[in-house]
Amino acid sequence: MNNKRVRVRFAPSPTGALHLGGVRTALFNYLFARRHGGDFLLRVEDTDQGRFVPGAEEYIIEALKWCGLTIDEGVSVGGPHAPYRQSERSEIYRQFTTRLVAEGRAYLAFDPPGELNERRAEAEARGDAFIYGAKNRDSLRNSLALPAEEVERLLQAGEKPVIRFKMPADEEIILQDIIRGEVRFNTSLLDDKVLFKADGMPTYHLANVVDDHLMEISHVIRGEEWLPSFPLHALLYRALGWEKNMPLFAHLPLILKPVGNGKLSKRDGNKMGFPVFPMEFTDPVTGEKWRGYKEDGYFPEAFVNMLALLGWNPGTEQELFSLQELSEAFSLERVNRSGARFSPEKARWFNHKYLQEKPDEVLAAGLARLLEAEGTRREEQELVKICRLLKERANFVQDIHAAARFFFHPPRVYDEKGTRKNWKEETPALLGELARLLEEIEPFIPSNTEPAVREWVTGKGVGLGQIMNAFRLAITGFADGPRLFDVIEILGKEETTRRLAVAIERLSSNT
RNA sequence: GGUCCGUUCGUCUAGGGGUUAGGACGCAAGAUUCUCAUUCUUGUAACACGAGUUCGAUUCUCGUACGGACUACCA
Repeated sequence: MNNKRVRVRFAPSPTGALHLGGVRTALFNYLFARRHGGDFLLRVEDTDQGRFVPGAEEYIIEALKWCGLTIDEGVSVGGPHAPYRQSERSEIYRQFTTRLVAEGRAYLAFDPPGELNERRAEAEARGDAFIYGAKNRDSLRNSLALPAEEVERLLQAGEKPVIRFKMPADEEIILQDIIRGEVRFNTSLLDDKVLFKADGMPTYHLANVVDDHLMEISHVIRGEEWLPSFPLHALLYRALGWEKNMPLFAHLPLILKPVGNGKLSKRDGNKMGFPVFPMEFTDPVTGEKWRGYKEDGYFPEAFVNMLALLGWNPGTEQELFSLQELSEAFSLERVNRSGARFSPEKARWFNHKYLQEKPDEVLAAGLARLLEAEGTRREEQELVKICRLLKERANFVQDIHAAARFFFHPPRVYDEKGTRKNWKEETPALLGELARLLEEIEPFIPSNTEPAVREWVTGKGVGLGQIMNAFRLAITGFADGPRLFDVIEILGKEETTRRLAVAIERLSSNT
Protein backbone atom coordinates (compact mmCIF):
# COMPACT_ATOMS: atom_id res chain seq x y z
CA MET A 1 0.00 0.00 0.00
CA ASN A 2 1.09 3.52 -0.58
CA ASN A 3 0.94 6.18 2.06
CA LYS A 4 -1.34 8.57 0.26
CA ARG A 5 -4.53 9.69 1.88
CA VAL A 6 -7.25 7.26 0.84
CA ARG A 7 -9.44 8.83 -1.82
CA VAL A 8 -11.82 6.73 -3.84
CA ARG A 9 -14.44 7.62 -6.37
CA PHE A 10 -17.65 6.23 -7.68
CA ALA A 11 -17.82 7.19 -11.34
CA PRO A 12 -21.09 6.19 -12.97
CA SER A 13 -22.20 7.31 -16.34
CA PRO A 14 -25.69 8.83 -16.48
CA THR A 15 -27.10 6.46 -19.05
CA GLY A 16 -29.97 5.26 -16.92
CA ALA A 17 -30.80 4.24 -13.39
CA LEU A 18 -28.14 2.83 -11.17
CA HIS A 19 -28.72 -0.88 -10.77
CA LEU A 20 -27.74 -3.34 -8.03
CA GLY A 21 -24.23 -3.83 -9.33
CA GLY A 22 -23.58 -0.12 -9.52
CA VAL A 23 -24.91 0.48 -6.04
CA ARG A 24 -22.66 -2.25 -4.71
CA THR A 25 -19.63 -0.73 -6.40
CA ALA A 26 -20.53 2.60 -4.82
CA LEU A 27 -21.02 0.89 -1.46
CA PHE A 28 -17.64 -0.86 -1.53
CA ASN A 29 -15.95 2.40 -2.43
CA TYR A 30 -17.78 4.17 0.36
CA LEU A 31 -16.94 1.49 2.92
CA PHE A 32 -13.31 1.48 1.91
CA ALA A 33 -13.13 5.25 2.29
CA ARG A 34 -14.77 5.14 5.70
CA ARG A 35 -12.64 2.26 6.89
CA HIS A 36 -9.51 4.22 6.12
CA GLY A 37 -10.75 7.63 7.11
CA GLY A 38 -10.58 8.78 3.50
CA ASP A 39 -12.75 10.57 0.98
CA PHE A 40 -15.56 9.24 -1.16
CA LEU A 41 -16.04 11.17 -4.39
CA LEU A 42 -18.79 11.15 -6.96
CA ARG A 43 -17.71 11.86 -10.50
CA VAL A 44 -20.12 11.75 -13.39
CA GLU A 45 -18.71 10.26 -16.56
CA ASP A 46 -20.95 11.79 -19.16
CA THR A 47 -18.62 11.82 -22.13
CA ASP A 48 -21.06 9.99 -24.36
CA GLN A 49 -23.72 12.52 -25.32
CA GLY A 50 -25.49 9.89 -27.37
CA ARG A 51 -26.40 7.79 -24.39
CA PHE A 52 -27.14 10.55 -21.93
CA VAL A 53 -30.44 10.05 -20.14
CA PRO A 54 -31.99 13.11 -18.54
CA GLY A 55 -32.67 12.60 -14.85
CA ALA A 56 -30.16 9.81 -14.50
CA GLU A 57 -27.65 11.91 -12.61
CA GLU A 58 -30.30 13.09 -10.17
CA TYR A 59 -31.42 9.51 -9.75
CA ILE A 60 -27.90 8.36 -8.92
CA ILE A 61 -27.52 11.06 -6.28
CA GLU A 62 -30.90 10.27 -4.76
CA ALA A 63 -30.16 6.55 -4.73
CA LEU A 64 -26.84 7.01 -2.93
CA LYS A 65 -28.59 9.26 -0.45
CA TRP A 66 -31.31 6.70 0.20
CA CYS A 67 -28.63 4.08 0.87
CA GLY A 68 -26.96 6.42 3.33
CA LEU A 69 -23.77 6.73 1.32
CA THR A 70 -22.77 10.31 1.89
CA ILE A 71 -20.60 11.93 -0.73
CA ASP A 72 -17.61 13.88 0.55
CA GLU A 73 -16.71 15.53 -2.69
CA GLY A 74 -17.97 15.67 -6.24
CA VAL A 75 -21.10 16.28 -8.20
CA SER A 76 -23.87 17.66 -5.96
CA VAL A 77 -21.46 18.73 -3.19
CA GLY A 78 -18.51 20.33 -4.98
CA GLY A 79 -14.91 20.33 -3.85
CA PRO A 80 -11.36 21.44 -4.68
CA HIS A 81 -11.19 19.56 -7.96
CA ALA A 82 -14.39 20.86 -9.53
CA PRO A 83 -15.91 20.42 -11.99
CA TYR A 84 -16.70 16.77 -11.33
CA ARG A 85 -18.78 16.27 -14.43
CA GLN A 86 -16.53 15.11 -17.25
CA SER A 87 -18.47 16.90 -19.96
CA GLU A 88 -17.34 20.12 -18.27
CA ARG A 89 -13.70 19.10 -18.31
CA SER A 90 -13.08 18.44 -21.99
CA GLU A 91 -10.48 21.23 -22.23
CA ILE A 92 -8.37 19.47 -19.62
CA TYR A 93 -8.47 16.22 -21.55
CA ARG A 94 -7.63 18.01 -24.77
CA GLN A 95 -4.47 19.43 -23.24
CA PHE A 96 -3.20 16.06 -22.10
CA THR A 97 -4.09 14.51 -25.42
CA THR A 98 -2.13 17.18 -27.25
CA ARG A 99 0.81 16.47 -25.01
CA LEU A 100 0.66 12.75 -25.72
CA VAL A 101 0.58 13.40 -29.46
CA ALA A 102 3.49 15.86 -29.24
CA GLU A 103 5.52 13.28 -27.36
CA GLY A 104 4.74 10.60 -29.91
CA ARG A 105 2.72 8.48 -27.48
CA ALA A 106 -0.51 8.99 -29.36
CA TYR A 107 -1.42 9.83 -32.93
CA LEU A 108 -4.18 11.10 -35.16
CA ALA A 109 -6.29 8.60 -37.05
CA PHE A 110 -8.60 9.40 -39.94
CA ASP A 111 -9.96 5.95 -40.72
CA PRO A 112 -13.67 6.09 -41.48
CA PRO A 113 -15.53 4.00 -38.86
CA GLY A 114 -17.24 2.04 -41.60
CA GLU A 115 -13.94 0.93 -43.02
CA LEU A 116 -12.70 -0.32 -39.68
CA ASN A 117 -15.91 -2.20 -39.09
CA GLU A 118 -15.41 -3.85 -42.43
CA ARG A 119 -11.91 -4.90 -41.52
CA ARG A 120 -13.19 -6.32 -38.26
CA ALA A 121 -15.90 -8.27 -40.02
CA GLU A 122 -13.40 -9.66 -42.52
CA ALA A 123 -11.04 -10.71 -39.78
CA GLU A 124 -13.83 -12.37 -37.89
CA ALA A 125 -14.90 -14.28 -40.99
CA ARG A 126 -11.38 -15.64 -41.19
CA GLY A 127 -11.58 -16.62 -37.53
CA ASP A 128 -9.14 -13.85 -36.79
CA ALA A 129 -9.13 -10.72 -34.67
CA PHE A 130 -8.55 -7.28 -36.09
CA ILE A 131 -6.26 -5.33 -33.85
CA TYR A 132 -5.51 -1.70 -34.62
CA GLY A 133 -1.93 -1.83 -33.42
CA ALA A 134 1.78 -2.08 -34.01
CA LYS A 135 1.41 -4.73 -36.71
CA ASN A 136 -0.85 -2.77 -39.01
CA ARG A 137 -0.99 0.86 -37.97
CA ASP A 138 1.54 1.73 -40.66
CA SER A 139 -0.90 0.71 -43.36
CA LEU A 140 -3.89 2.60 -42.02
CA ARG A 141 -4.99 6.20 -42.39
CA ASN A 142 -3.20 7.88 -39.52
CA SER A 143 -0.50 10.42 -38.79
CA LEU A 144 2.06 7.65 -38.31
CA ALA A 145 1.53 6.22 -41.78
CA LEU A 146 0.61 9.30 -43.82
CA PRO A 147 3.12 11.98 -44.88
CA ALA A 148 2.94 15.13 -42.76
CA GLU A 149 1.64 17.19 -45.70
CA GLU A 150 -1.21 14.75 -46.21
CA VAL A 151 -2.18 14.92 -42.56
CA GLU A 152 -2.10 18.69 -42.79
CA ARG A 153 -4.23 18.60 -45.93
CA LEU A 154 -6.84 16.36 -44.27
CA LEU A 155 -7.00 18.67 -41.29
CA GLN A 156 -7.40 21.70 -43.59
CA ALA A 157 -10.14 19.89 -45.42
CA GLY A 158 -12.00 19.73 -42.13
CA GLU A 159 -11.63 16.03 -41.43
CA LYS A 160 -12.04 15.27 -37.77
CA PRO A 161 -9.53 12.69 -36.61
CA VAL A 162 -9.62 10.64 -33.43
CA ILE A 163 -6.56 10.35 -31.23
CA ARG A 164 -5.32 6.83 -30.66
CA PHE A 165 -2.91 5.58 -28.06
CA LYS A 166 0.28 4.10 -29.48
CA MET A 167 0.42 0.70 -27.83
CA PRO A 168 3.92 -0.78 -27.40
CA ALA A 169 4.62 -3.51 -29.92
CA ASP A 170 5.35 -6.48 -27.74
CA GLU A 171 5.61 -5.99 -24.07
CA GLU A 172 4.62 -8.13 -21.12
CA ILE A 173 2.61 -6.04 -18.69
CA ILE A 174 2.43 -7.40 -15.17
CA LEU A 175 -0.09 -5.69 -12.93
CA GLN A 176 -1.28 -6.08 -9.37
CA ASP A 177 -4.94 -6.28 -8.49
CA ILE A 178 -5.84 -6.12 -4.81
CA ILE A 179 -8.50 -8.79 -5.20
CA ARG A 180 -7.00 -11.02 -7.88
CA GLY A 181 -3.30 -10.70 -7.32
CA GLU A 182 -1.04 -10.64 -10.33
CA VAL A 183 -2.55 -10.30 -13.80
CA ARG A 184 -0.53 -10.41 -17.02
CA PHE A 185 -1.13 -9.06 -20.49
CA ASN A 186 0.83 -8.81 -23.69
CA THR A 187 0.56 -5.51 -25.51
CA SER A 188 0.75 -7.16 -28.92
CA LEU A 189 -2.83 -8.33 -28.38
CA LEU A 190 -4.09 -4.92 -27.34
CA ASP A 191 -5.63 -2.25 -29.57
CA ASP A 192 -4.46 1.29 -30.08
CA LYS A 193 -7.53 2.49 -28.24
CA VAL A 194 -9.21 5.77 -29.08
CA LEU A 195 -8.45 8.33 -26.38
CA PHE A 196 -10.16 11.32 -27.85
CA LYS A 197 -13.19 11.18 -30.09
CA ALA A 198 -13.90 13.18 -33.21
CA ASP A 199 -16.70 14.97 -31.37
CA GLY A 200 -14.26 16.69 -29.03
CA MET A 201 -14.91 14.41 -26.07
CA PRO A 202 -12.43 12.01 -24.51
CA THR A 203 -13.22 8.34 -24.18
CA TYR A 204 -13.60 6.70 -20.80
CA HIS A 205 -10.01 5.50 -20.80
CA LEU A 206 -8.38 8.88 -21.08
CA ALA A 207 -10.84 10.85 -18.98
CA ASN A 208 -10.74 8.26 -16.26
CA VAL A 209 -6.97 8.19 -15.94
CA VAL A 210 -6.60 11.96 -16.14
CA ASP A 211 -9.29 12.59 -13.56
CA ASP A 212 -8.15 9.90 -11.17
CA HIS A 213 -4.71 11.43 -11.25
CA LEU A 214 -5.83 15.04 -10.96
CA MET A 215 -8.30 14.20 -8.22
CA GLU A 216 -5.61 12.30 -6.33
CA ILE A 217 -7.46 9.03 -6.27
CA SER A 218 -5.55 6.45 -4.24
CA HIS A 219 -7.57 3.34 -5.03
CA VAL A 220 -9.67 2.50 -8.04
CA ILE A 221 -12.43 0.10 -7.02
CA ARG A 222 -14.55 -0.82 -10.00
CA GLY A 223 -16.35 -3.70 -11.70
CA GLU A 224 -14.62 -6.67 -13.25
CA GLU A 225 -15.69 -5.53 -16.70
CA TRP A 226 -12.77 -3.10 -16.53
CA LEU A 227 -10.12 -5.71 -16.01
CA PRO A 228 -9.35 -6.08 -19.75
CA SER A 229 -8.60 -2.37 -20.05
CA PHE A 230 -6.44 -2.32 -16.94
CA PRO A 231 -3.17 -2.59 -18.98
CA LEU A 232 -4.25 0.31 -21.19
CA HIS A 233 -4.89 2.43 -18.12
CA ALA A 234 -1.57 1.46 -16.56
CA LEU A 235 0.23 2.32 -19.79
CA LEU A 236 -1.57 5.65 -19.90
CA TYR A 237 -0.29 6.49 -16.42
CA ARG A 238 3.18 5.66 -17.68
CA ALA A 239 2.82 7.71 -20.86
CA LEU A 240 1.64 10.70 -18.87
CA GLY A 241 4.53 10.34 -16.47
CA TRP A 242 2.37 9.48 -13.50
CA GLU A 243 3.46 5.90 -13.04
CA LYS A 244 4.83 6.29 -9.55
CA ASN A 245 1.61 7.87 -8.33
CA MET A 246 -0.64 5.36 -9.99
CA PRO A 247 -3.57 4.36 -7.78
CA LEU A 248 -3.99 0.80 -6.59
CA PHE A 249 -6.65 -1.20 -8.40
CA ALA A 250 -9.34 -3.60 -7.25
CA HIS A 251 -11.69 -5.24 -9.72
CA LEU A 252 -14.93 -6.39 -8.15
CA PRO A 253 -16.70 -9.62 -9.18
CA LEU A 254 -19.95 -9.25 -11.06
CA ILE A 255 -23.46 -9.84 -9.77
CA LEU A 256 -25.14 -12.67 -11.65
CA LYS A 257 -28.77 -13.49 -12.43
CA PRO A 258 -30.63 -15.50 -9.73
CA VAL A 259 -31.27 -18.23 -12.27
CA GLY A 260 -29.86 -18.92 -15.69
CA ASN A 261 -26.64 -17.63 -17.17
CA GLY A 262 -25.08 -14.24 -17.32
CA LYS A 263 -24.75 -11.12 -15.29
CA LEU A 264 -27.73 -9.46 -13.75
CA SER A 265 -29.42 -7.10 -16.17
CA LYS A 266 -32.20 -4.61 -15.71
CA ARG A 267 -34.53 -6.84 -17.73
CA ASP A 268 -34.29 -9.62 -15.14
CA GLY A 269 -36.14 -7.70 -12.48
CA ASN A 270 -39.43 -7.29 -14.25
CA LYS A 271 -39.07 -10.78 -15.70
CA MET A 272 -38.35 -12.60 -12.45
CA GLY A 273 -40.35 -10.44 -10.10
CA PHE A 274 -37.79 -8.51 -8.07
CA PRO A 275 -36.37 -5.01 -8.38
CA VAL A 276 -32.91 -4.41 -9.81
CA PHE A 277 -32.94 -0.72 -9.01
CA PRO A 278 -32.71 0.89 -5.57
CA MET A 279 -35.63 3.17 -6.35
CA GLU A 280 -38.38 3.33 -8.89
CA PHE A 281 -37.26 4.64 -12.25
CA THR A 282 -39.17 5.67 -15.33
CA ASP A 283 -37.10 5.87 -18.46
CA PRO A 284 -37.83 9.34 -19.87
CA VAL A 285 -37.17 8.13 -23.40
CA THR A 286 -38.96 4.79 -23.59
CA GLY A 287 -41.43 5.49 -20.79
CA GLU A 288 -40.61 2.11 -19.34
CA LYS A 289 -41.13 1.85 -15.60
CA TRP A 290 -38.94 -0.13 -13.22
CA ARG A 291 -39.64 -1.17 -9.67
CA GLY A 292 -37.39 -0.11 -6.83
CA TYR A 293 -36.34 -1.63 -3.52
CA LYS A 294 -37.47 1.50 -1.75
CA GLU A 295 -41.01 1.35 -3.10
CA ASP A 296 -41.17 -2.40 -2.61
CA GLY A 297 -40.80 -1.74 1.10
CA TYR A 298 -37.15 -2.50 1.72
CA PHE A 299 -35.38 -0.61 4.45
CA PRO A 300 -32.21 1.00 3.12
CA GLU A 301 -30.20 -0.63 5.94
CA ALA A 302 -31.42 -4.06 4.89
CA PHE A 303 -30.76 -3.36 1.25
CA VAL A 304 -27.25 -2.17 1.95
CA ASN A 305 -26.53 -5.04 4.33
CA MET A 306 -27.66 -7.54 1.70
CA LEU A 307 -25.55 -5.89 -0.97
CA ALA A 308 -22.45 -5.78 1.21
CA LEU A 309 -22.55 -9.53 1.68
CA LEU A 310 -22.78 -10.13 -2.03
CA GLY A 311 -19.16 -10.75 -2.86
CA TRP A 312 -17.73 -9.77 0.49
CA ASN A 313 -17.76 -11.44 3.90
CA PRO A 314 -16.27 -10.51 7.24
CA GLY A 315 -14.68 -13.92 7.83
CA THR A 316 -16.88 -14.37 10.87
CA GLU A 317 -20.39 -15.71 11.11
CA GLN A 318 -21.96 -12.31 11.59
CA GLU A 319 -24.48 -11.45 8.89
CA LEU A 320 -26.29 -8.43 10.24
CA PHE A 321 -24.32 -5.23 9.95
CA SER A 322 -25.20 -1.58 10.24
CA LEU A 323 -23.52 0.75 7.78
CA GLN A 324 -21.28 1.83 10.63
CA GLU A 325 -20.29 -1.74 11.43
CA LEU A 326 -19.64 -2.41 7.77
CA SER A 327 -17.44 0.65 7.63
CA GLU A 328 -15.35 -0.81 10.40
CA ALA A 329 -15.20 -4.37 9.13
CA PHE A 330 -14.77 -3.90 5.40
CA SER A 331 -11.62 -4.86 3.57
CA LEU A 332 -10.88 -5.42 -0.09
CA GLU A 333 -8.81 -8.47 0.74
CA ARG A 334 -11.98 -10.25 1.83
CA VAL A 335 -13.80 -9.56 -1.41
CA ASN A 336 -14.40 -12.70 -3.43
CA ARG A 337 -12.95 -13.37 -6.83
CA SER A 338 -15.93 -15.12 -8.36
CA GLY A 339 -19.25 -13.68 -9.45
CA ALA A 340 -22.12 -13.78 -6.98
CA ARG A 341 -25.58 -14.90 -7.93
CA PHE A 342 -28.17 -12.53 -6.56
CA SER A 343 -30.82 -14.09 -4.31
CA PRO A 344 -34.18 -12.31 -3.93
CA GLU A 345 -35.09 -14.71 -1.08
CA LYS A 346 -32.09 -13.70 0.94
CA ALA A 347 -32.87 -10.06 0.30
CA ARG A 348 -36.34 -10.63 1.76
CA TRP A 349 -34.85 -12.39 4.76
CA PHE A 350 -32.63 -9.42 5.48
CA ASN A 351 -35.63 -7.14 5.40
CA HIS A 352 -37.51 -9.46 7.74
CA LYS A 353 -34.65 -9.27 10.21
CA TYR A 354 -34.52 -5.49 10.07
CA LEU A 355 -38.28 -5.20 10.36
CA GLN A 356 -38.21 -7.16 13.62
CA GLU A 357 -35.77 -4.64 15.04
CA LYS A 358 -37.79 -1.59 14.03
CA PRO A 359 -39.69 0.19 16.81
CA ASP A 360 -43.44 -0.36 16.52
CA GLU A 361 -43.93 3.39 16.22
CA VAL A 362 -41.85 3.48 13.05
CA LEU A 363 -43.77 0.61 11.54
CA ALA A 364 -47.02 2.24 12.56
CA ALA A 365 -46.05 5.39 10.71
CA GLY A 366 -45.42 3.32 7.60
CA LEU A 367 -48.71 1.54 8.03
CA ALA A 368 -50.48 4.88 8.50
CA ARG A 369 -49.17 6.07 5.15
CA LEU A 370 -50.42 2.97 3.38
CA LEU A 371 -53.81 3.29 5.06
CA GLU A 372 -54.06 6.95 4.23
CA ALA A 373 -53.57 6.11 0.55
CA GLU A 374 -56.77 4.12 0.70
CA GLY A 375 -58.60 6.64 2.81
CA THR A 376 -58.37 4.94 6.17
CA ARG A 377 -57.28 6.94 9.19
CA ARG A 378 -56.68 5.56 12.67
CA GLU A 379 -55.23 6.55 16.02
CA GLU A 380 -51.49 6.05 16.17
CA GLN A 381 -51.86 4.03 19.34
CA GLU A 382 -54.10 1.53 17.66
CA LEU A 383 -51.70 1.18 14.74
CA VAL A 384 -48.80 0.65 17.09
CA LYS A 385 -50.67 -2.21 18.73
CA ILE A 386 -51.50 -3.71 15.37
CA CYS A 387 -47.89 -3.54 14.26
CA ARG A 388 -46.66 -5.12 17.47
CA LEU A 389 -49.05 -7.98 16.87
CA LEU A 390 -48.34 -8.48 13.20
CA LYS A 391 -44.67 -7.63 12.75
CA GLU A 392 -43.10 -10.96 13.50
CA ARG A 393 -44.83 -12.60 10.58
CA ALA A 394 -44.01 -9.81 8.13
CA ASN A 395 -41.14 -9.13 5.77
CA PHE A 396 -42.42 -5.71 4.78
CA VAL A 397 -44.70 -3.05 6.18
CA GLN A 398 -46.91 -3.94 3.23
CA ASP A 399 -47.30 -7.41 4.73
CA ILE A 400 -48.54 -5.84 7.94
CA HIS A 401 -50.92 -3.72 5.95
CA ALA A 402 -52.31 -6.73 4.11
CA ALA A 403 -52.61 -8.79 7.26
CA ALA A 404 -54.31 -5.95 9.13
CA ARG A 405 -57.20 -5.47 6.70
CA PHE A 406 -59.72 -7.13 8.97
CA PHE A 407 -59.05 -4.61 11.71
CA PHE A 408 -60.49 -1.89 9.52
CA HIS A 409 -63.04 -3.83 7.53
CA PRO A 410 -65.41 -6.40 9.06
CA PRO A 411 -65.43 -9.65 7.06
CA ARG A 412 -67.57 -9.44 3.95
CA VAL A 413 -67.08 -13.10 3.20
CA TYR A 414 -65.88 -15.93 5.37
CA ASP A 415 -63.06 -18.22 4.31
CA GLU A 416 -64.86 -21.09 2.66
CA LYS A 417 -62.61 -23.93 3.64
CA GLY A 418 -62.34 -22.65 7.18
CA THR A 419 -66.10 -22.39 7.44
CA ARG A 420 -66.63 -25.92 6.25
CA LYS A 421 -64.12 -27.18 8.73
CA ASN A 422 -64.95 -25.10 11.78
CA TRP A 423 -68.56 -24.01 11.55
CA LYS A 424 -70.61 -26.81 13.03
CA GLU A 425 -74.26 -27.13 13.81
CA GLU A 426 -73.75 -26.24 17.44
CA THR A 427 -71.40 -23.35 16.72
CA PRO A 428 -74.00 -20.54 16.58
CA ALA A 429 -75.32 -21.41 20.00
CA LEU A 430 -71.85 -21.64 21.48
CA LEU A 431 -70.73 -18.35 20.00
CA GLY A 432 -73.89 -16.73 21.20
CA GLU A 433 -73.06 -17.86 24.69
CA LEU A 434 -69.48 -16.67 24.22
CA ALA A 435 -70.72 -13.25 23.18
CA ARG A 436 -72.77 -12.92 26.35
CA LEU A 437 -69.76 -14.00 28.38
CA LEU A 438 -67.52 -11.40 26.74
CA GLU A 439 -70.11 -8.67 27.37
CA GLU A 440 -69.45 -9.01 31.08
CA ILE A 441 -65.68 -8.67 30.94
CA GLU A 442 -64.14 -5.37 31.94
CA PRO A 443 -61.52 -4.24 31.13
CA PHE A 444 -61.55 -6.03 27.81
CA ILE A 445 -57.93 -7.17 27.79
CA PRO A 446 -56.32 -10.57 27.10
CA SER A 447 -55.39 -11.16 30.72
CA ASN A 448 -59.13 -11.02 31.48
CA THR A 449 -60.71 -12.45 28.36
CA GLU A 450 -58.41 -15.40 27.90
CA PRO A 451 -58.82 -17.03 31.35
CA ALA A 452 -62.54 -16.41 31.24
CA VAL A 453 -62.97 -18.07 27.88
CA ARG A 454 -60.70 -20.96 28.81
CA GLU A 455 -62.65 -21.58 31.97
CA TRP A 456 -65.94 -21.44 30.12
CA VAL A 457 -64.66 -23.82 27.43
CA THR A 458 -63.45 -26.29 30.02
CA GLY A 459 -66.84 -26.21 31.66
CA LYS A 460 -68.48 -26.91 28.33
CA GLY A 461 -66.33 -29.94 27.76
CA VAL A 462 -65.37 -28.87 24.22
CA GLY A 463 -61.88 -28.29 22.82
CA LEU A 464 -60.50 -24.79 22.95
CA GLY A 465 -59.41 -25.05 19.34
CA GLN A 466 -62.92 -25.90 18.25
CA ILE A 467 -64.30 -22.70 19.70
CA MET A 468 -61.40 -20.47 18.83
CA ASN A 469 -61.38 -21.42 15.18
CA ALA A 470 -65.00 -20.56 14.75
CA PHE A 471 -64.54 -17.44 16.86
CA ARG A 472 -61.64 -16.36 14.65
CA LEU A 473 -63.64 -16.96 11.52
CA ALA A 474 -66.46 -14.81 12.85
CA ILE A 475 -64.13 -11.96 13.82
CA THR A 476 -61.66 -11.88 10.94
CA GLY A 477 -63.24 -13.96 8.21
CA PHE A 478 -60.06 -16.00 7.98
CA ALA A 479 -58.91 -19.34 9.27
CA ASP A 480 -55.49 -18.06 10.22
CA GLY A 481 -53.98 -15.01 11.89
CA PRO A 482 -52.43 -13.72 15.09
CA ARG A 483 -53.56 -14.56 18.63
CA LEU A 484 -57.27 -13.89 18.82
CA PHE A 485 -57.36 -12.49 22.35
CA ASP A 486 -54.94 -9.79 21.20
CA VAL A 487 -57.04 -9.14 18.13
CA ILE A 488 -60.27 -8.60 20.03
CA GLU A 489 -58.57 -6.31 22.48
CA ILE A 490 -57.66 -3.99 19.64
CA LEU A 491 -61.09 -4.33 18.07
CA GLY A 492 -62.82 -3.61 21.37
CA LYS A 493 -65.71 -5.28 23.05
CA GLU A 494 -68.40 -3.59 21.06
CA GLU A 495 -66.97 -4.44 17.64
CA THR A 496 -66.18 -7.99 18.76
CA THR A 497 -69.70 -8.77 19.86
CA ARG A 498 -71.12 -7.04 16.81
CA ARG A 499 -69.03 -9.21 14.50
CA LEU A 500 -70.02 -12.31 16.43
CA ALA A 501 -73.67 -11.46 15.98
CA VAL A 502 -73.26 -10.80 12.28
CA ALA A 503 -71.43 -14.08 11.73
CA ILE A 504 -74.00 -16.08 13.63
CA GLU A 505 -76.71 -14.54 11.54
CA ARG A 506 -75.03 -14.90 8.17
CA LEU A 507 -73.29 -18.24 8.48
CA SER A 508 -76.23 -20.00 10.08
CA SER A 509 -78.64 -18.97 7.39
CA ASN A 510 -76.35 -20.51 4.80
CA THR A 511 -76.14 -23.94 6.38
C1' G B 1 -12.82 -16.67 -32.65
C1' G B 2 -9.03 -13.94 -29.52
C1' U B 3 -7.56 -11.97 -24.60
C1' C B 4 -8.31 -11.95 -19.51
C1' C B 5 -10.87 -13.59 -14.97
C1' G B 6 -13.21 -17.34 -12.29
C1' U B 7 -15.05 -22.63 -10.33
C1' U B 8 -16.60 -25.45 -2.08
C1' C B 9 -23.98 -27.67 -0.45
C1' G B 10 -29.63 -25.46 -5.20
C1' U B 11 -27.87 -20.10 -3.61
C1' C B 12 -24.41 -16.63 -0.59
C1' U B 13 -20.05 -18.20 1.65
C1' A B 14 -15.96 -20.02 5.75
C1' G B 15 -11.79 -22.98 5.55
C1' G B 16 -7.20 -24.58 3.79
C1' G B 17 -1.65 -30.04 2.46
C1' G B 18 -3.88 -34.59 7.32
C1' U B 19 -11.12 -31.19 9.46
C1' U B 20 -17.01 -35.45 11.33
C1' A B 21 -15.37 -29.60 5.24
C1' G B 22 -18.30 -24.75 9.31
C1' G B 23 -22.30 -20.84 8.94
C1' A B 24 -26.52 -18.41 6.43
C1' C B 25 -30.76 -18.49 2.77
C1' G B 26 -34.03 -22.14 0.79
C1' C B 27 -36.30 -26.84 1.54
C1' A B 28 -38.05 -30.92 4.99
C1' A B 29 -39.32 -32.84 9.84
C1' G B 30 -40.26 -32.13 15.07
C1' A B 31 -41.40 -28.90 19.32
C1' U B 32 -44.40 -24.60 20.98
C1' U B 33 -49.40 -22.51 19.80
C1' C B 34 -56.55 -21.32 19.54
C1' U B 35 -55.18 -21.33 13.70
C1' C B 36 -51.43 -19.59 10.28
C1' A B 37 -46.98 -17.56 10.70
C1' U B 38 -42.89 -16.42 13.92
C1' U B 39 -39.44 -18.77 17.15
C1' C B 40 -36.50 -23.04 18.68
C1' U B 41 -34.40 -27.95 17.53
C1' U B 42 -33.00 -31.44 13.99
C1' G B 43 -32.23 -32.89 9.14
C1' U B 44 -31.05 -32.20 3.73
C1' A B 45 -26.93 -30.95 0.61
C1' A B 46 -20.69 -29.20 -1.79
C1' C B 47 -14.68 -29.17 -2.66
C1' A B 48 -16.16 -29.45 -11.67
C1' C B 49 -12.96 -33.28 -14.09
C1' G B 50 -7.97 -35.42 -15.30
C1' A B 51 -2.94 -35.59 -14.51
C1' G B 52 1.37 -34.05 -11.57
C1' U B 53 4.00 -32.63 -6.77
C1' U B 54 3.60 -35.05 -1.95
C1' C B 55 3.69 -40.13 2.90
C1' G B 56 -1.02 -37.46 2.10
C1' A B 57 -4.46 -33.06 -1.87
C1' U B 58 -10.59 -30.00 -1.58
C1' U B 59 -6.20 -26.89 -0.50
C1' C B 60 -0.07 -26.32 -4.61
C1' U B 61 1.08 -26.85 -10.34
C1' C B 62 -0.52 -27.93 -15.26
C1' G B 63 -4.31 -29.34 -18.58
C1' U B 64 -9.55 -30.05 -19.76
C1' A B 65 -14.53 -28.75 -19.13
C1' C B 66 -17.86 -25.22 -17.73
C1' G B 67 -19.15 -20.14 -16.47
C1' G B 68 -18.19 -14.91 -16.99
C1' A B 69 -16.20 -10.26 -18.74
C1' C B 70 -13.92 -7.71 -22.63
C1' U B 71 -13.07 -7.46 -27.81
C1' A B 72 -17.00 0.56 -30.22
C1' C B 73 -15.16 7.41 -31.98
C1' C B 74 -20.19 2.98 -24.90
C1' A B 75 -18.99 3.37 -20.18
